[in-house]
Amino acid sequence: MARTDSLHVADRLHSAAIRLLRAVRVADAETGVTAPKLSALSVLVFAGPMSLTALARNEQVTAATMSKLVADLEVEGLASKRADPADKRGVRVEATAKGRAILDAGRKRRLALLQAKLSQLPREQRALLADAAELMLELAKS
Amino acid sequence: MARTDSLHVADRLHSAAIRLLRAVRVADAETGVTAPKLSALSVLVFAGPMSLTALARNEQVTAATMSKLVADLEVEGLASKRADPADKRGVRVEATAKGRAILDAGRKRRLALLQAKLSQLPREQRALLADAAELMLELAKS
DNA sequence: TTAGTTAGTTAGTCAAACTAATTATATGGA
DNA sequence: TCCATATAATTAGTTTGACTAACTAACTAA
Repeated sequence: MARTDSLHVADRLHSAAIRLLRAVRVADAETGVTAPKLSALSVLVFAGPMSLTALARNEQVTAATMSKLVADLEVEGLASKRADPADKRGVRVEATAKGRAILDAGRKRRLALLQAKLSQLPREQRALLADAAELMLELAKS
Repeated sequence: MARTDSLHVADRLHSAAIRLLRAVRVADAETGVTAPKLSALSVLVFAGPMSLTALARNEQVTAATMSKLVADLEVEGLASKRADPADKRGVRVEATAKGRAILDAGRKRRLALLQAKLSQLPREQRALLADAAELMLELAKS
């Protein structure tokens, strides 16, 4: 199985993604905000307010799943919803000031483990991972 | 934020891992074997029989979690357990022939989405992802 | 020998995902 | 215009995979 064989690469990437997430999951307990919620919040902060459906599509989950995630974020005061004036069925979800603040702290705490390891790598390897991450994000699109 | 800044790279890798796994998750339903089980099975096939504790460590989950995963695999006929002759507390978990067969079919089906996209990339980019995957697996090790 | 450790299991809880069903609103065609 | 269909969001119920805590059994060392 050649190193660049598609199935092999797919397999290793798959394993790598699973293990990487497991490795950083230990930071979840401290933050009080779980990975899926932080990820959704991150989209709201960086891409701006959007409908629940758009957010669900962006995060690649069903509307039902996102509805619950957003409800939780709302209870925690990290996001808010308001009626879409142009479509009474719709809501606009946006991050609150608290949400923005928590995002940064949360991200940092969550990623500290990863970052600590990354910072020990030579710059070229970090650059390689940065390029790979962008490629992976492309691959994950639809 | 420089492209090779550790926090930035950590953030993008984190997002990439989340979205990549969500993207391939749609294949779960077809295979009948979920990602964590397939991942554990994969370890058993490629690294050989091992104790439950060793498997849990390898997969970075608690022994309790692995105990349940292995129990499920056993019910599905994909793995088997037998007493460790040298330590009556221990068990040796190993993949069955059916497990090996399922692994390959399952992996292929699960990874088909990824692989289809990967095969369209130029070889250099696949090589980059292959290198990145190995780095990520290293990073994930405690 | 007995105290402490290790291997594994079981019970109970939780988050996050899904599907199916429900409600409300929009919209396009006869 | 009005009805059928489509879309937005929610709710209910289920499943999976993760955890901790508590337990039994077996090993090990002081």
